[in-house]
Amino acid sequence: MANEQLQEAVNALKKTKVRMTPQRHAILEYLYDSMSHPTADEIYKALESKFPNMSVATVYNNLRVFKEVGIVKELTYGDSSSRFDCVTTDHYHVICSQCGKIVDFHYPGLDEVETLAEHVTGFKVNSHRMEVYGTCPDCSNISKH
Amino acid sequence: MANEQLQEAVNALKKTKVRMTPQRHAILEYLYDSMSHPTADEIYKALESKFPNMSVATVYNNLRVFKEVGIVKELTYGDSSSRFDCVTTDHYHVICSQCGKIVDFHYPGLDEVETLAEHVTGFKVNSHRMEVYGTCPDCSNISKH
DNA sequence: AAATAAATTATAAGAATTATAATGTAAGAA
DNA sequence: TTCTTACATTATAATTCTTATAATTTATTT
Repeated sequence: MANEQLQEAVNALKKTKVRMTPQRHAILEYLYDSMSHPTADEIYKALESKFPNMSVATVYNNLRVFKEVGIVKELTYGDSSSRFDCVTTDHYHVICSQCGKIVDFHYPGLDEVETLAEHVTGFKVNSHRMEVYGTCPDCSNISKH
Repeated sequence: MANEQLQEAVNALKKTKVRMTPQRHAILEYLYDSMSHPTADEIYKALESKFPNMSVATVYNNLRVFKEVGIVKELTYGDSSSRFDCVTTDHYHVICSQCGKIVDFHYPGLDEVETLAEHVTGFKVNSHRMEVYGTCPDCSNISKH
């Protein structure tokens, strides 16, 4: 299933002027296989053995390209590294305030919030993002000791 | 009204070990008066004339303190500067993808999302954050030309 | 197979934020 | 009020994430 989505992403890219290079494919593959929310540096390190000469800039460049094409989203966290998330079905993130773990959960898109925001502010709204913060089970257990 | 909230914030700080300094008060005052979402640097520049010797570190230090006490929230935007928002009533933000303008809109807190996230992930959830993205009226008009 | 447009690499630069150490100051105690 | 001390501020340097640049390489088109 991750493979199908990867294929879809590759096809989406072929429709644009974006060329398929080994590095680019590997980054995409890593994003879809890991199903996590890696930072640029995590991706870079993960592919180091396969591409010993790859530059960090390549990772950043490609992530920007993927964002522009709309197949990944960037999750920003202040001065710490951004994380990158494949765009799949409607989901949001729960983030542990202690350890930073990110877990997906599915929830229907909040269309009514978008609509209200449009009416109230006059913006032409096209998307939204939500993060829920709390303490993960692991960190809850630790604090009990 | 901004004044009352400022007073409340000052009182909240007095209950902790946090001392009230002129710089600290000025930063708080700016946050509550401006009712915008300034960056650390904007605050720094705004208070430059009043405190010619103030250090940027002071602004950052205080914003961190305010966050810890829970009177401001940090809004993060990748590698560009964070913005800081006074915690007042339940509201979310609409952000213009073209010019970056941020506008508040009120909406009841999405408690049901938090509850669902708790059940599904086992996290102990305590807050959430949502941003809606679109194009502001100004930028919509420009693109029509 | 040659041409060209795009991608990669290596490196340097930029910007936001934090750490450090010395100095200054708020607030409670004497 | 003055003294004390723990907390704040300042100035500067360091760190970290990300982007820009220029030279080289490579994918696609002709």
